[in-house]
Amino acid sequence: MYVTVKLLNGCQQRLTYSIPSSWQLSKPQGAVVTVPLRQRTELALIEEVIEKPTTHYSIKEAITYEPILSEPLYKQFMQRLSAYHALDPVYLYKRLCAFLKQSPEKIETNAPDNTSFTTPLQAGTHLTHEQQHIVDAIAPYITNTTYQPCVLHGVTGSGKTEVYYRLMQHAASLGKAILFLLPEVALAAQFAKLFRARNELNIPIFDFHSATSAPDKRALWQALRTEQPLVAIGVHLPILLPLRHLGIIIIDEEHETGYQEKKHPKINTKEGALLRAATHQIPILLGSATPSIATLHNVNQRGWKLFTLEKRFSGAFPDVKVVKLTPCKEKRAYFWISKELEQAIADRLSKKEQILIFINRRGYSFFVQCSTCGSIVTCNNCSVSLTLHEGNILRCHYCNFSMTLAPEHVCLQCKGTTFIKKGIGTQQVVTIIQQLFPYARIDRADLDATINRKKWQKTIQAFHNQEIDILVGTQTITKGYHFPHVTLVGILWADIQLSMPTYNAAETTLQQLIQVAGRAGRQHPNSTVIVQTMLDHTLYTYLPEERYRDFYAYEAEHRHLLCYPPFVRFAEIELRHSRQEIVEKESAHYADALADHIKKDTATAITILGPAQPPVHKIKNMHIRKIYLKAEKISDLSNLYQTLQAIPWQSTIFFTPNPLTL
DNA sequence: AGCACGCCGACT
DNA sequence: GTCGGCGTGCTC
Repeated sequence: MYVTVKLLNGCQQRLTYSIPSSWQLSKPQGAVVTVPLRQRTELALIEEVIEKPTTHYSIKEAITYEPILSEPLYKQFMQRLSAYHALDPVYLYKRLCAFLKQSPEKIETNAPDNTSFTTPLQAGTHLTHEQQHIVDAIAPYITNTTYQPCVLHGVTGSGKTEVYYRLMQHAASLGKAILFLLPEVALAAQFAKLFRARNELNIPIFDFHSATSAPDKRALWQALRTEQPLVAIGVHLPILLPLRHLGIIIIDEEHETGYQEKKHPKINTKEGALLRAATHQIPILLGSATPSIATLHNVNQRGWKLFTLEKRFSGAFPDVKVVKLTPCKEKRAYFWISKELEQAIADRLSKKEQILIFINRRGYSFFVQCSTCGSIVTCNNCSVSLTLHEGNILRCHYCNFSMTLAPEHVCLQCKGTTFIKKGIGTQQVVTIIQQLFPYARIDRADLDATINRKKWQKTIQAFHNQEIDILVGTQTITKGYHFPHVTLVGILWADIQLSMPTYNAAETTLQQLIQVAGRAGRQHPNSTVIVQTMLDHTLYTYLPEERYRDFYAYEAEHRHLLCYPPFVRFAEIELRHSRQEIVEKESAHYADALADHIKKDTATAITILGPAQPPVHKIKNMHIRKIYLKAEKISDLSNLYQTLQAIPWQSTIFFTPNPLTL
C-alpha cells in the first residue's frame, strides 16, 4: 500500500511512502508513522492512500506507526479541533509530539512550587449535602459514558475541589482516565501535588505542561502506550493526549481567559475540551465561582446542567463596601487610600487581623510623560508606553526593549527635556501605607517579585505565618492561595479593567473583583471588602457573590441588544506585516474580498467589522490590523477564511474563533 | 524544519 | 592545503 504523508517537522512538500502489509492498517488516513528521511527518521501524518508510484525515484517503506494515535475517536477529535481553528491537523500533532525528540539533558528549573499555602482539601471524608448531591448527579454520566456539559457554580471557598476529587475517584474506580485543566501552569503544578499527596486514587497523576521535564513527559507517554488509566493535569496540552477510556474532563476556573493560548494560533482549550467530550461521549465539568456569561448562556439555551454550591465551607461572606474616590477634593496627601479604607485598616490592625491590598498591574504601572507636550515615552518597536522600573529604567512589556531615562533625555515630539512620572505601583502604595501606619509590618508581592522566586516564597510564607500585617499585591496573589486570617481586602482602583475596549469588559472586571474579594473571611465571620472606584457603574451592585446570577441577566440583555457573543459567534482575522502601508492596503483588500464572498453566498449571514487598528497595533516592529466577523456558526467563518487563504497575501494572517482578548 | 552540499576567507 | 562560516535546496 502506498500513502502520501506530511512530515511533522514542518516540511511543506508531501512525500510518498509504502506501508508494510503486515501492519493491517485498514484506514490509514490520519495515522502517525515514523518514516526514513535521508539518514534519519521523522514523524509523519498520513494524508491519503494512493494507487501506484508514478515516479522514477525509489520509494522507502515506513518504519513504525503509533497505535494510540490511530484510534478512530481520537483522529476524529483532532480533525474536528483543527477544522474549528482552520488549522492543518499536522500542527496539532506537531505540538503534541515535539517533546518526544526533546534532548534529555535539557534541565528545567522553572517548575513552580507553592503547595503549602493552597486551599486545603477537606480533611474529613464526608461531603456536605450540597456537595454529595452534585457528585451523585454527575457520576452516572461517567458510568454510562454520556456527553453532558455540567457547570459547577460554587462561591469562593465552597469546596469545589472536593467535588472534583470525588468524581475523579469515581472515574478511577471504573478504570477510566481523567483530564484536569487549570488556567495556568503554576496552578496545574499545585493541584497535581495536592492530589498526589492525598494518594487515594490508585492511578498515577501526571503533569503535562510547559514546565514538565522531558523525562516526566516520556514517562507519561509510556503510560499512555500501556493504556492504563491515569490523571493528566495541565493547561492546554492535555486535551491533545491520546488517552484511552477517558472518563471525564474537569475544567476549573472555567471563566479564565488563560484557556486561550496567548500566541498564534490561539487555540481555545475550553472549547477544545468540549469538543473532545462530545466526540468521546463523556461528561465535562466546568467549575468557577464566577462562570462566564457564555457558559451560563449555554445552561439556558443548550441543556447544560447547572449545579450550585451556595455556602462557604467555613467562614462567612465579607461585607462589600463601594467607596468613590474623589480626586483632589481637599488635596489629601494620600489620595489613593480613602478615609473608609484607612479606618478599616486601623481597625483590623488593632485586632491583629490581616489585610490584603490589591492594585491592578496593567493600569497602575508607571509611565513617563513629557511635561512640555504631554506625549508619553513609547517603545521604538511596539505601540505601547514604556513602563518605569527601579533605577530609572524604562522597559517594554511586549518586546523587552529597555533604556535608561537619562537626565539629558529629549522628547522625540517637541524636544522638551523635562518629564513627569505618572501612575502608581506597589512600592508607592507600600510607602503611602507605611506613612499612615508606621508600626504596621508591610510587604509587597507583585510581578517583579515573582521573577525572584525565593523572595516571593519568603514573602508568602511570612504572610501566612502572620509575620506581615498588610500585603500589597497584584493579581498574581489572587489565585490558589489561602490566608485564613485575612479579614480586610482593599481594592484600590476597580475601574481600570472596566475601561478596556472589549465587549466583555464588565464581565471580566466583575469576575476579577469577586475573585479578589473572595480572599477575605475564609475563617472569620466578620470581614470586609472595600472597593474604591472613580466612576459609578451598575456593575458594582453585583459585587456580593450571591448576586452574581443577577449580573448574568443584566449582562445578557446588553449583549443580546448589541449583538455580541454569546448571542452571535465571533471570529478575528489578524494581518501582520513589517510595513504599515502594506498591512493597511491589504487589510482593506481582505475586507473587500470577504464582502465579495459574503455577497455570493446568500445562505449564510455574516457581518464584517473593520479592518481596524487594535489598541496595540505594533509589536516587535510588525504592524497589525484586525477584522472581526459575526455569524451564527463558527464553521461558516472558518470556511470563509479557508477560502481566502487560497489568495497569496503578503501579510501573515491568523484566524481566531471566539477571541477572548483584543 | 533539518541537514547536506558548497563556495569563499582565516588558520596550522 | 584544511577548517568552518552560513546561503541554497532537497527530502519519497
